[in-house]
Amino acid sequence: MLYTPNLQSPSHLPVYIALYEAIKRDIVGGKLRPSDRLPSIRALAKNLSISTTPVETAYQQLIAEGFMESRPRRGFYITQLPDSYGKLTLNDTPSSSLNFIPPEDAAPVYSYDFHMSKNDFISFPLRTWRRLLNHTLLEEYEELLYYGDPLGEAGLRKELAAYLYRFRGVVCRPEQIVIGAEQHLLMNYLAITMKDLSPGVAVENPCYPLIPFAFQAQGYELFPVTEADKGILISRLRDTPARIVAVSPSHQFPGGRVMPFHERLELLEWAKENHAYIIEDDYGGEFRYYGQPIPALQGIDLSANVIYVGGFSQILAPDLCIHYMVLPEALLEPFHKIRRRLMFELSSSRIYQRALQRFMEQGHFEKHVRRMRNLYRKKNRKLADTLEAQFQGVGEVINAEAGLHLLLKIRTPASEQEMVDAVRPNGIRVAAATPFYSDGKPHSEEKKFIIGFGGIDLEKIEEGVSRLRELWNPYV
Amino acid sequence: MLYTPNLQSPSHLPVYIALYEAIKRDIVGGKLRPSDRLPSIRALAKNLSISTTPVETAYQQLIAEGFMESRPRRGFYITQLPDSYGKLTLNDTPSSSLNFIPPEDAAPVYSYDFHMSKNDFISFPLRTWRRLLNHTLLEEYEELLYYGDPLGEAGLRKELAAYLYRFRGVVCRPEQIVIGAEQHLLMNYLAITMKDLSPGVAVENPCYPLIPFAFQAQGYELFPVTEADKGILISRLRDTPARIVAVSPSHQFPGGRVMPFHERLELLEWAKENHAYIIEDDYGGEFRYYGQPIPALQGIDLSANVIYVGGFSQILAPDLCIHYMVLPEALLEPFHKIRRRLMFELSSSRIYQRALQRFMEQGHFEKHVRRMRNLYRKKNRKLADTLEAQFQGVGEVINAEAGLHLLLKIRTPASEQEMVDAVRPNGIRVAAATPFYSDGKPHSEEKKFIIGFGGIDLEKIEEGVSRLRELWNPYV
DNA sequence: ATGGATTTGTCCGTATGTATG
DNA sequence: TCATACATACGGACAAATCCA
Repeated sequence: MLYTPNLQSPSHLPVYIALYEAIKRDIVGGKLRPSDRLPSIRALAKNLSISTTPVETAYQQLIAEGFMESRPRRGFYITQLPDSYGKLTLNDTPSSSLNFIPPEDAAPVYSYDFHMSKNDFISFPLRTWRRLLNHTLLEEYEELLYYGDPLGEAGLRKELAAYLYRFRGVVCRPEQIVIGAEQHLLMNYLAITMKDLSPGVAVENPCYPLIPFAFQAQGYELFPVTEADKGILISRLRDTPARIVAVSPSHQFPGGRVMPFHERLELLEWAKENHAYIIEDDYGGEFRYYGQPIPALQGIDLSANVIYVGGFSQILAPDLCIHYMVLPEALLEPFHKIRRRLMFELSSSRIYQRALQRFMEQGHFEKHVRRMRNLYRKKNRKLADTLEAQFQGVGEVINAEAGLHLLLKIRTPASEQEMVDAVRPNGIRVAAATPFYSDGKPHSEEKKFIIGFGGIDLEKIEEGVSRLRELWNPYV
Repeated sequence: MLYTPNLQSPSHLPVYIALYEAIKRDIVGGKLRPSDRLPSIRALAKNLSISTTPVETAYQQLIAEGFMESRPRRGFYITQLPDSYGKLTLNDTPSSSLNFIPPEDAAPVYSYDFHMSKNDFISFPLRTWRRLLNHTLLEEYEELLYYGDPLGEAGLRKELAAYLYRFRGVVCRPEQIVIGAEQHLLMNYLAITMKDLSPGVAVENPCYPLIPFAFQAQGYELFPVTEADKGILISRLRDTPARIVAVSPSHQFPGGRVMPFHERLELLEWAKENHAYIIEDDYGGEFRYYGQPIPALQGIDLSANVIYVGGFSQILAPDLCIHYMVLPEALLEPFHKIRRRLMFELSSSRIYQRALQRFMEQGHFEKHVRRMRNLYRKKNRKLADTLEAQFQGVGEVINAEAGLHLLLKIRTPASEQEMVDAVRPNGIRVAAATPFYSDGKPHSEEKKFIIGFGGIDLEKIEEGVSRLRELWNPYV
């Protein structure tokens, strides 16, 4: 018998959206199972007495978000959900001077740009965003032009709390969320707030150094407690006087390692035993492509003190300038004392915040997250497969299961920088990884490269990798 | 055949009203029956040789009154006639002004809000701003969604440099300007940059403590070097080990004192002699209402090291989240070292920055500055005059020549807070000034209040002051 | 097995209410 | 007021896949 989605609401909603929702419900609810075939566009349209267009549009939407796939001229089929529904989105930008590419530098336009922090803005929902922005500007500008809550708009924080729970397993009240324009800004306030709690901060090595450096600038000593691409050694952690540890369990930088669950538990145990604090940078948290989604540290054990840090730069656009941290209850009072004294002021546009709130309320955000994850998953797979094939025997791809870049390991006496420079004139951009290792041995035979796939077209990946392989032929 | 309403009267009536009447007639008369479909807007417009707008307006009118309904993207259909037909027409809608009830959440509305940092957004150039924003969003979003120069958009910095020179006498290259979302953010980076230059910061007392606190949080000691509402004593400055002094010469907070020219020269002399640095917070610099404009310290003597600090919150709107500092040449290298290490990232929306750049390029900004200065001048004069008159003999207005607030001095044994609280229930908001004096003597007979005029309507000032005077009668 | 008919995903031109400039 | 762009819906053309006499 023909499957027919249950379009309950006659509703003012556009038909294709109602359809999309109904089918999604049936997929998530299990009524439609992997590899089930959906009715053909025409059949369903006829059944529902509508034209084919809304059906087609709804199907396309579901395909973009990874719920189903099209087999041309054969039908539409439900996909295997690679991870449980609704558990992943994107995280915060690998922010920083690393990200900005000055105009002169961008001049020799890269034909194959494997920069690690380029995002794919082809799918940026510009029209929706513009509509919401204009609507906000017209309807609420009088109110929103004034100063607002320095912690961020209450409405946005509420949406954010709900989202973080659903997608990242973060458990918090909106009151625990602090919104700010930039990660350093938030981390600086945090460092000031925690000054009496610890003389230093335990950090990963290598790591993305923004958080460590923010704390160092406030006078904290840094204690590296990991070996390259290995897990945290709790014993080594115990040897330091640090009562704060900063980690990025979703996607360790730059290796891409995902902290396994048991290690998370150990870390939380350490924190509880020592009344210590964990700063969880959820960089790459939303972009996990394979395997079970691992919930954020923050939500695993609420009796441990975890500060969860994230933002919208990577998942939506850096232009929003909206980042956030989730404070544990224990830090709320101290933080508010500090922020009042330092006259902490709002730093993210209220109009943007309100538009983003609407964007989330209306479900655009979750759709976008799924769409982007799906897109990046494809790119990630293509890149990993192509690299494996092309560099068989001489190189190795490691930890390509999350984030917007992967690591390519090559044994060669040549220097990383030399090899990076060699391909640049040919329009290929890749980056050396060793500079991020504080004990980096640049003379080791084992060289590592950061290959990003966010900004490059899916179709250009194979070609780009082939060119890279050719150009590196002399070195391997 | 296409239904066409009978527009008999060539008439003086607006087309859309004639149309509305004609269609209504046909509905009431039974020519159009329930669930009949009306011609599409374009079809009817073409048929009548008019534009679509009147047709649409007429349709909307009829929808609002329940005669027909819109089925999005399908057409307009006649509804069942509301049974109350004949009781409701467009024209006997009750006058809204009598029945209008303000929304609940506007509850703690102040009838007379003398808050010091409220701005007047009545003259905010919303249409222009929206146009520029939309234009930027449409034309340049691809470029601007991505990370940009952490120092701020080059184009905006260029415009800003030109503006600062013309309006404030600040002499700088665009490369000396750093743009950020929030003052604390910039001041924190500055404090880190200058850490080796001075063990402490000389500050005014009283002052707006944002900058001092930002430095204190970085471990600097604070040395107050002024007496209430007096000038800086260079001798006292010399007694401190501080090689940095933070001042707000345009409008000393909260007293409103403007630093006279000779004092500026002395201060610059001190800085040169001691290779010291002056942080010039030009808070309120644009709002000087009487006398010769005094140029910013920064431009008076380029051989002294002055960091000029400003922003767009007051002059345009806090929502922009765009602040800036102008670094002296000597600090450029050290600053860039720090910002690279700390991974200083852009924190103000590029789209906003670009829109603001256009706003300045097209001359809107200077017009706006002049318009606002003019408006605030009127308010300032009215407030000062009224206060002088009403509080004759018991109070005194001081330094009402700049900024968005003035100071009212009253001799009374009552506490400032008590008096502030006494008027609040009556819808009047003023603030106590003593909390800003680090050596504040709350028990002195001389009480000071901060009376802002930015957010209150010009017409309500007299009334508000009168109410204030009455309510404070018991205290003076 | 086969060739024509049917089904199917895809693509496109058009219509129409709505938003924006 | 007018013109344009956008979101949504309709219906048909096309070619590949599938089905059937």
